[in-house]
Amino acid sequence: MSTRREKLRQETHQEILDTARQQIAEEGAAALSLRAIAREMGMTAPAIYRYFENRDALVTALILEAYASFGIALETHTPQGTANEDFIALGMAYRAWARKHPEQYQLIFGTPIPGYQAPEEETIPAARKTLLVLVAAIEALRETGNLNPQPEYAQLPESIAAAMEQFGEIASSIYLATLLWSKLHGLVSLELNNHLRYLVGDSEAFYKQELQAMLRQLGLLG
Amino acid sequence: MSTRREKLRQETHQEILDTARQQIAEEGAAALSLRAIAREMGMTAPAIYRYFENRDALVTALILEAYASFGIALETHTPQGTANEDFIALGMAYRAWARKHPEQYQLIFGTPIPGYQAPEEETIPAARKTLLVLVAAIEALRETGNLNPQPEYAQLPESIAAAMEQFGEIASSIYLATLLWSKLHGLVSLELNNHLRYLVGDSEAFYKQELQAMLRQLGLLG
DNA sequence: TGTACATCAGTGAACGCGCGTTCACTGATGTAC
DNA sequence: TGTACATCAGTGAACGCGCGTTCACTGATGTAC
Repeated sequence: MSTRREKLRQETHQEILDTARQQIAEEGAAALSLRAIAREMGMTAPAIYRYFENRDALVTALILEAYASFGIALETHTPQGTANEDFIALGMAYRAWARKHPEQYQLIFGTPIPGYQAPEEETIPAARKTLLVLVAAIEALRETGNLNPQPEYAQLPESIAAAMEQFGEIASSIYLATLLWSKLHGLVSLELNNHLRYLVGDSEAFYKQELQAMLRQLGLLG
Repeated sequence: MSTRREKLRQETHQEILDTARQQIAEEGAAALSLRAIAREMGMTAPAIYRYFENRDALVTALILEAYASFGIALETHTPQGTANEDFIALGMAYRAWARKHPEQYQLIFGTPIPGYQAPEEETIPAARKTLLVLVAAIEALRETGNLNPQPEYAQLPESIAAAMEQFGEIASSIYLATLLWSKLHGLVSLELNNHLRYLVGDSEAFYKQELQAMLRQLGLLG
């Protein structure tokens, strides 16, 4: 068991990812470069090929890492209060992570890297796992009786209902979570791209306001 | 009056923009290259400098053109029915344009080009002008009495109310238009990045459903 | 209508740059006996 | 504990590539008289 070499290898692997993440944060996802990473690490570029098959594999690893980091942030920063309080906290955690890691957010929600095509078989499960945190928040509202059984999602169009069947019992929560997701993403994405600032002035107050409205729309305000 | 030379110049100017747009559509915004444009046009790269100061100036022109094209699409494809019908049509036009020109949509709503920084003094008025189409739709709902005077936007947080003052009488409509915008953008952006397909199956039905819900939320369903 | 001059769109060569990737190699780390 | 061999992280040189931008130029278009 070559623990020493393996440990170093593990560390270098992580250092490559960390350096790449830092570089993305500074220069944008589209500027990612193996040579620049190696330079920053005091290595030569070919050494990276000991750790990643090619540039695209590294990008994929970064995307998966971003999903994981995002998911953990959403779970962790949601304090255990009432379901309503947790809902608001979750929404705020969503925005906070996106603002702290705008380039990683863009990495997940855009395809800004020339020539790169995400491998869906890896990327979709990661996305779904992140969505589950939102689903859990909806389920929590439901369990505390704070979820308004609105007719809108009780009688969906045929084509959507069919697709939702795969999710079984939690289909309705998945549906609401998707709505919630699109709402949060819309607000956050506009804010990150500076489209809100000149309209509403205080983006945070605007966002909070809309979180409350969403909660009111979903059920009861706590 | 050198009409002949000027006409050719005008045509070439437009051809550069057209070729750039086409290239963005094929390879993504981040892959934009002056040399590739010139190659496609059967020119040499330095010739482009007769028309644009540098690459960034060309990108800015493309962004402004995208805003204009988007705005025109929203205005034009909104038939003159009832205010409610027009509202739905506007929403559908929004999605249709984004799906037809995903890279241009990304150009407006992301910053995927390495090293490029948008000049806000040109870009913000263009964005605002596009928003005005949404504002007009809200105003139309208001005029036909189909706008629900909800307390939510009657009593806004101080910080937001202050920022909205600059818009005078239509402040309330701007506010609602911003909400509408974030809703449409959230749905469309998720769809363009393939986040919806595996969740709701039929993105179009989902979108329509949500347009109706938004309309219901804003006022009366026609 | 014809000639001399001015304008200016586009050329071709060159600059310095950084990129992803390959390859044969070195030398430290780890393994077997 | 010591020696012979295997593994494998990292090097350095090289590949072919495309990029934005500059510069002195050519030659067609336009202008003045």
